[in-house]
Formats: sequence, C-alpha cells, structure tokens
Amino acid sequence: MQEHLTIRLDKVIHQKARLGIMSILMVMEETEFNYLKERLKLSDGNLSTHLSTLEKEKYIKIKKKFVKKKPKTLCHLTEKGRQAFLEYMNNLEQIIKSMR
Amino acid sequence: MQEHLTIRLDKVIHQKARLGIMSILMVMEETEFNYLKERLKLSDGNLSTHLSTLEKEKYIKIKKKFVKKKPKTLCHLTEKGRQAFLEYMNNLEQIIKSMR
DNA sequence: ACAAAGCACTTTGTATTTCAAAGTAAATAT
DNA sequence: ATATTTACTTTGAAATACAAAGTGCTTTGT
Repeated sequence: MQEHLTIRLDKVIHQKARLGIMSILMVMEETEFNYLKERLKLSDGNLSTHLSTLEKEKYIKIKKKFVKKKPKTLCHLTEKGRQAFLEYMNNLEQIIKSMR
Repeated sequence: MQEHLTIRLDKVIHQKARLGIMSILMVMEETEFNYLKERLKLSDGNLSTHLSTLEKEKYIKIKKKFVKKKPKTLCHLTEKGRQAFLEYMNNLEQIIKSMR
C-alpha cells in the first residue's frame, strides 16, 4: 500500500525568517530585537510582523523594557515554541532521511 | 566576529507542496500528475500551479502525452532541479547540524 | 444518437502572506 | 528649539497559495 508523503511541516515555522528567529531563540534564550534584525538581516517592519506572528501562536514571549530610557524588546521561546521547533526539526530530518 | 545566520534556502523549493513534488521526483524519475496529486493530497489547481512554478524555474520538465485518448501529464526533474534540490537539502542539513 | 457524467487538467478570483515604506514616539545631538 | 537617531509598529502594495469554476475531450447511459 502506498503511503502518503503529505509533508507535515508547521506552517508558522516553515518560513525562512521565522525559522531563523526560532533557531536563534533555541540557543540564545533571551534575545533582543536589534540582535535578531542584524543577525538575520531583516527590515524592522519585517521582523516586527514575524515576531507578532510567533507571539500570536504562543511560540515566543515578548517582553518590553526600558534600558537607558530607550525601549528594548526581548524575546524568548515558550515551551510550546520549543516543542514545535523540535517537532519541525524531526519532521525535516525524516524527510531528509527518506531522500538519502 | 558574529557570523550572519541569513538562512539561505531556495525560495522555490522551500514550500511544502513543491518540496513534496521535488522529493518525489528525486526518486521517481517519471511521475504522473495524478500520482503527485494523490500522494501529496493536493487539489488539481494547486498542483497545476506549483508544477508551473517549478517548470518556469526550469527545475522540472513537463511532458504531455495521450494514453487511451486521455491526456497524461508527466513530470521529471531537470539537472538544474536536481542540483537545486541537493543544495537545498545540504543547506537544511547545515541548519539542523548548527542546532544540535 | 444525444445528453449526462467523468476525467485530466488550467484558469481565475479570493484570501492570505510577505515585506518594506511610511509612521510613531521618545531620546539625543546641534 | 529643531533636527536626527533609535527602536520599533502600522499600513499598503505585491506576491503567493489555493480552491472554485472553467475547458475540452471521452465514456457511459438511455
């Protein structure tokens, strides 16, 4: 019987910018807006909306602080986000494995 | 010095449906429209446009035949498509490796 | 023989997503 | 006091995704 290769990859994570954000948050715990922007070479607006998307999905939590009277946006993964990312990676590895 | 993790993944391949199509074509050489449609659970229209996208990019070649007086659409990877897919997979593996 | 249904797609229109230009608000420099 | 910079958010235009509707042929039923 033919199995269905219906590629099961979380839509929210399967996007270059958001994959990058999640990747960084997996290893960085507490990360600044500007760090992500610089590291991923995203425009302000682009990063802002992607962070909102991830926040809406409850994959990340966004904290706003003031440091030296300037706003500072900090992001970190939620447990849900961590799980979603791990599952995404596992799915991806399965796909890659099935190719080899 | 901080490296830039600008995720470098071919936009044409980095999409669930097209990733599925390419994956199948990597192992199947000559594949029918309806096979892809069934295997990937895509609607006719959706598959049709994704195949056109891949064809426009010269990642696949589409042949049209008649079999028992019915149209039959066959697809196969081009060498360019194969290379693009391999590079996509390598990039993906790098990203995964960098996560572990 | 003729209409109705089926098959194998493609085209079209709508909905969603992406992304950067423009906007906001506060701080700092001139 | 005004201009510039910093740190974002909002908005609107463009691209993308997808399914409903359309096309053109064939087969089936009556």
